[in-house]
Amino acid sequence: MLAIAQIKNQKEELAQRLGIRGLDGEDLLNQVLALDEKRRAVQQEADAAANEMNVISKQIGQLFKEGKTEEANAAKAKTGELKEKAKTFADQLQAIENEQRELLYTIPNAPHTSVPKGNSEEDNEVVKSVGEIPEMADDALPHWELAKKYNVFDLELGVKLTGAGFPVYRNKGAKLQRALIQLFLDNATAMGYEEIQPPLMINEASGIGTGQLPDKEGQMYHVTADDFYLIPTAEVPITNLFRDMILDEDAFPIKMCGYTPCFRREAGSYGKDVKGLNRLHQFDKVEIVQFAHPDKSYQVLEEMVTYVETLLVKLELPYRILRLCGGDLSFASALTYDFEVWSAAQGRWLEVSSISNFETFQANRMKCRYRDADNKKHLVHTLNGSALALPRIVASLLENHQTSEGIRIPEALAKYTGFDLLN
RNA sequence: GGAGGAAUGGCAGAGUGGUCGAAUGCGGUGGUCUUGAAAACCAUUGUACCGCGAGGUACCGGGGGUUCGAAUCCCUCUUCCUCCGCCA
Repeated sequence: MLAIAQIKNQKEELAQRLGIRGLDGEDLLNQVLALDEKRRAVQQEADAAANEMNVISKQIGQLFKEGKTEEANAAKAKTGELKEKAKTFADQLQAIENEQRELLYTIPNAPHTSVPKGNSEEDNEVVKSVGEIPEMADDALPHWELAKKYNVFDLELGVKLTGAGFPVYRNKGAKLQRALIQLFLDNATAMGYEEIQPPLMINEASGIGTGQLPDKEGQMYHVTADDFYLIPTAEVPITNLFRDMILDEDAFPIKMCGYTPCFRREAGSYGKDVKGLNRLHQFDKVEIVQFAHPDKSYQVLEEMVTYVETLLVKLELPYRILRLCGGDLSFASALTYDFEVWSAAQGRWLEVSSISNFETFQANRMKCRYRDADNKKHLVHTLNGSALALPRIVASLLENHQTSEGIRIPEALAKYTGFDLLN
């Protein structure tokens, strides 16, 4: 959520940046500021009324102490009206604060100035494209066929156990999952990321902290008996590790990574793009998270992008990097790079990573700040990215590396699988 | 799951209705002393909001209530500890 102070100080700039999403930023921010003005006026009234009550209460106490019971009781009699007034203003203040917070919850992050305008994925900017798109034989199979052929995963069995979108990985397929996770974690920790194993369920406060709640409630599985949510990504628990924290400036950079299963309801998304591993309700992912000094966060973002590239190179997959346009940018992000790998048999690009700088948007919600050399507190910048999400990597590995003997496992990965041919 | 106890500032820990935003100790910061350091001593040291300022308001796990007045009393939720039961 945008911070009031930020809106006051940089209204023009923020309004312009919100315009990249196709929003009337000027109007939205004016609404916030108008409410804020009202809030301040009411607070002054409320504070004054509370002060009156406090003063008179102290006087009554003093009178009782001095034994002037009659005077004390006389003063008491006069408090009713004051109390009423104080309560009215306090309620008003509360109501305006709620209104303001709700308004702020509806305003997405202001995109970075480099974000292209646009309405859909058509308008995303291709920043880089690496690797040859392989020429496939006519009888090349999509990954769900290969999975059947080599017993990699079974979606029908998942339906039996749970429902659609919960795959059962088998045999070398299961080993491949484990190998990918280990490869990703080893690489991340070698880059200085601290490995975290977080809880897979989070409470409401955590959901609000990273921006999943209140608006995207329907995307998470809700365990109503205990009011917990299954995490849609490790970003949520790992970022919230630093909720309500004041960091020292020299603590930067803070780098964390973690493997978790991710649970997403994906309500309302059906059709051909859900085939195979393309879209699932449960999938595995290694996430990288950084907390950065505001002056350094875009440098950090580039560093994260460069890191994820190294993984795709090791997996020998053709990939491209997109800078998401305003219309495709997620609610909390200021700038997002998506990574896509080529799916040879489907003939399309599959998103396998999304790396974002949230600037202070999450930090403001989470109250995550740092203290500068002058002891002043500022909001930190938070960033995260998938490094990487497994299912579409598996889909792409199967399809791109298929041979008549089986699936060729790239050398860097074969060290972890213990086999270089999946057959 | 059952029975008890507890939750106070960075930490430890007082405080059971009225100058308590909160004693004291430790820690932090600044200073005195010292060639330097340590020790000792002195001062200072929570967060947020409002206000040009003086100053004001709120916060003692969360929420609600009683009262002129709540850290203190009541209700409720959460968490932690002890004991019993169950269990990977």
